[in-house]
Amino acid sequence: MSGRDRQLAAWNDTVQTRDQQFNLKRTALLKEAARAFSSQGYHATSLDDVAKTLGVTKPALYYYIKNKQEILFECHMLSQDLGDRAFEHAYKTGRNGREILLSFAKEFIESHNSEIGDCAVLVEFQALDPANRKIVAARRDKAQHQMQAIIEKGMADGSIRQVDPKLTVFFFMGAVNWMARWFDKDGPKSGAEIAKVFTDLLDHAVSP
Amino acid sequence: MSGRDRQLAAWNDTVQTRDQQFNLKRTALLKEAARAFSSQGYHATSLDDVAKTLGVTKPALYYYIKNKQEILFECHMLSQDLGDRAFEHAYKTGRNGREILLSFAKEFIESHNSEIGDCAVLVEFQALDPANRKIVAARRDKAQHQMQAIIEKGMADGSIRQVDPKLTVFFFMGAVNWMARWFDKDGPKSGAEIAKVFTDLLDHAVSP
Amino acid sequence: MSGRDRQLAAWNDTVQTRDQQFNLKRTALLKEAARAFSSQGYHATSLDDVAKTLGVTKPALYYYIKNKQEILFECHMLSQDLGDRAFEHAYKTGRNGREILLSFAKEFIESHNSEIGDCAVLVEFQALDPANRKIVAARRDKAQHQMQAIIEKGMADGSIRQVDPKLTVFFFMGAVNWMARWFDKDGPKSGAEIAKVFTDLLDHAVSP
Amino acid sequence: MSGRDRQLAAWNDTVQTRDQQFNLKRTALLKEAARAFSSQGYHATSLDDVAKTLGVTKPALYYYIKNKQEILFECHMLSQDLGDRAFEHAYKTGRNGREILLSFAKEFIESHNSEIGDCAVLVEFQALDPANRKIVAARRDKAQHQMQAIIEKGMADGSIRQVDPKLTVFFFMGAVNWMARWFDKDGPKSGAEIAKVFTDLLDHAVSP
DNA sequence: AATGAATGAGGGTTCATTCAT
DNA sequence: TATGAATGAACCCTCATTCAT
Repeated sequence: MSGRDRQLAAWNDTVQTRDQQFNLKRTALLKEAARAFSSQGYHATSLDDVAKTLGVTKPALYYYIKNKQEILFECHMLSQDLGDRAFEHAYKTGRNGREILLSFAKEFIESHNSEIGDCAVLVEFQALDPANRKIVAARRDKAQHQMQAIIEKGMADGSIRQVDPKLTVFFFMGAVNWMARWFDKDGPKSGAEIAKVFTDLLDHAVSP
Repeated sequence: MSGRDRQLAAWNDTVQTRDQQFNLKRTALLKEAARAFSSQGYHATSLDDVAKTLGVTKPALYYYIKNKQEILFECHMLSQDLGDRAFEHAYKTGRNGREILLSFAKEFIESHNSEIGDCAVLVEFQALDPANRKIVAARRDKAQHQMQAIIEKGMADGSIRQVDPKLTVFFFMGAVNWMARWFDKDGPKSGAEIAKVFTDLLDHAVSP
Repeated sequence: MSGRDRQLAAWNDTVQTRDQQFNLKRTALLKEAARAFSSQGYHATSLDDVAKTLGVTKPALYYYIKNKQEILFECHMLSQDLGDRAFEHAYKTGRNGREILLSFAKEFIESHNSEIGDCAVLVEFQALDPANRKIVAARRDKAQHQMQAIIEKGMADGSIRQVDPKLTVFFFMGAVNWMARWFDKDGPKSGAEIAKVFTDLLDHAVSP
Repeated sequence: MSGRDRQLAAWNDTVQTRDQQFNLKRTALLKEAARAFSSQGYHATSLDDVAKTLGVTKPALYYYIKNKQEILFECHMLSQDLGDRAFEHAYKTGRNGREILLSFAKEFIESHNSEIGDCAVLVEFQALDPANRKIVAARRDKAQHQMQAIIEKGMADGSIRQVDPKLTVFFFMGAVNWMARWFDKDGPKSGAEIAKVFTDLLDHAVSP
C-alpha cells in the first residue's frame, strides 16, 4: 500500500469516533499538502489540487483548516516536532558530540521520510506570514543552536575536528532540505538507506 | 558599489552601441530576476517587483524577454554555463579525482556568488515548462554524470574512498543549492569563504 | 432580562406542547434574524451568526425555515402586521386626520421597538426575491396609501396643513426606518421616548 | 443625457490629458459604485456589476482603486465633503439658527442628488473596515455636533422652538438618508423639489 | 430535533500578458 | 523604447444549502 493510497484510506476510513475521524482527516490533509508543497512549492500548489487528490472539493478543506497559510504553518510545526524528537533521541543514544550529531541526523531524515508526506522536509520558510514566520524562525534558530552546541561539544571532547559549526550545520541541513526536491519514495533507495549514506558522509566530513 | 547598484547602472548606462545596450540590459534583467527567484522563489516573484527594482515598468521587460518562463529558462542556462566552465577549469587544475572534484566545487560556488545575482544557484527546476524542463534536465543529468565520473575516477585512483557516487553528488549539490535561501552578500562570510568551508567539508567527506 | 436573553430563553424553554415549542423557537429565530438584519444588513448577516447567537448550529435553522429568503420575507410580514395593527388602533383612537396620523406613528414605532428584535423596523426591501418583493410591495403600497389618505383627511378636516402627502409619508418613514441603524436598546433613550419625540416633530411638521 | 450615460461618456471621453483622464474615470467609477451601493447596498453590489455598467472588466477597476473597501471609503469622503460645503454655505446665508439649519438641509440634499451618483446619500457605515470606520465616524460625529449646535443656537435666538437637538438631527438625517433607497432621478419629482419639500417639513417641525 | 460533513456558486484579488501610443 | 490601460485566467475564501445520521 503506497503512501498516497494510505492517505486516501485515512480520509475514507470510518471505524473511528467523530473526533478521531476529524483528526485523521486533518492529518491526511496536512500530509498531502506537505507532499505537494515539497515537490512543487507552496505557491505552485493550489488547494484545488490538494482537494482533488484527497477526493473532496476545495471548500471541504476549510472544514479542517482556516486557510492555506495555516496548512503551511502546521506543516512546519509537524516538521519541527520531528526535529525535537530527533534531538531527544540523539541525546539519549549518543555518547559524545559526534555520536549525538550522527544519531540526530539519521533520525531526522528517517522520520521525515516516513511520517510526513513522502519526504516533506519543509522548505518554504519565506512563504510564511510574518506572524507565523516569527514563531517558526524562533524554533528553527533554537534547533540550529542546538546543532551547533552539539558540534562544539564534539570539538571539545575530541570526537569532532575543528570546523565552522554554523556553516557545517547549514551545509548538512541544505543537503537534507534539498531531498524534498528529488526524493522519490518509489525510487531505488529507501529513506532509511539515504539516511545512512548521508549520515556517513557527515561522519567523515566532521571526524578528526 | 553593491551588486544591486551595478545592475541598475547596467540598465541606465548609455555609452555602448544599440546591441551592447540591449544585451547589457537583458543581462541586468536576468540577474535581478535570478536574485529574486533565489530568495523568494519563482511563483512568489512578480514581474512588477523585478521591473520596479530595475526602475522600469512591467511591460518594458517584454522588450527583452518573451515571457516569465523565458527568464527562468535563461537563468538555468546561465547557471549551467557556469557549471560547464567550472568543469573545464577543474579538469585543467586537478591531478586526481579528488582534486578535480574539489576544484569544481570551489569554482562552482564562487562563480555563482559573483556572477549571477547575489548567489543565484538556481533552484526552481519544477517551475519550468515541460519543453524547457527537458532541455535543462538533459544538461543537468549530464553534469551529474560528469560529477559521478569524477568521483568514480577518484575511487579508482585512490584519492576518494568508497562512496555512493550518485548520492554523494546529491548530498553536495543540496548543500550548495540551499545556499540560495540563506546566503546574504552583506553577511559575515563572503562567497569565497563559504566556498572554502564547503569544499573542505566535501574534502573530508570523501577522502580515504 | 434583556431582549437577547429572552430570545435564548424562548429557544430553550421546554414546558409547552410540540407545536407551541416549534412556534416559539421559530419566532425567536425570526426576531434574532430581524435584529441582525437591522443592524448589519441582510447580506452581511450570515446564518452562522444567527445560529451561534441562538446557541444552535446552522443546519438546525432549516428545521424552522425554508431558507434565508424566507426569514427576510417573514420579517417583513411581521413588520407589516405591526403596521396594520397600528392603523387599526389609530382609527379607533384618533378623532381627526392629525390625531389618527400621530396615533399611528407612535404605535408603529413603539411596537417595532418592543416586539421584533430590538427595533427591527425592516429595511432591506431590495434584498427580497422578485416573488416575495411583489407581495411585500403590495402591502407596503397599501399602507402608504392609507397614510396618504389619513393625511388628506386631515387636510380636509383642517387638522393638517397643506402638504405633499406622499413626500410627507416618505419623510416620516425614512426617519423611522433609519432608526434600525442607530437605535440602541441600552442607550439613553427608550423606544417609547423616541416615539414621543418623533411623533412630536411630525406633529409640528404637519400642523396648520 | 441621463446620469448613467454621462458616466459612461466620462469613461470613454478622450480629449483630456492622461492625468485628467485617470481622474475622470476614477470619479466615474466612484459615482457608479455609489449609485449601486445606494440602491442595492454594499454587499449586494458585486464589482462585476459595476465594471459591466462602466463597460470594462472587473480587473480593470483595480487600476483605479486598491479594493472594494477603498471605493466605499472614498464614497463616504465625497459625501462628507458635500456635507462640509453645505455647512459653509449655510453659515454664510443664514441669519439665525433656523435659517442656517434650513439652508444646510436644502444644500445637502440638492448636492447629493446632483453630484454623486443619482442621489447617493451614503448609507453603509457598518460595512466600513474598522480603520476606515473610525475616520468616517469622526467626521460624522463632528457634523452631527455642528447640526446640534445650529439647533441650539436657534433655540437660543428664538428662531427654533424647544426640541431635543440630537433626536431632531437623527430624525431629519434619517429622512434624508432614506432617500437613497427610493429616489428615482427619472421619477416625478426632481431632487430640488424634494429638497424644498423636506426643508419645509423640517422648518415647520422646529419652528416656534 | 439537531449535527457533522460536504458541495456549488459566486465574489474579491492578483498577475502574466497584450496593444495602442 | 517604454508606458498606460486593459484583459483573462486562476486562485483563495465565504456561505447558503443539503443529506445522512
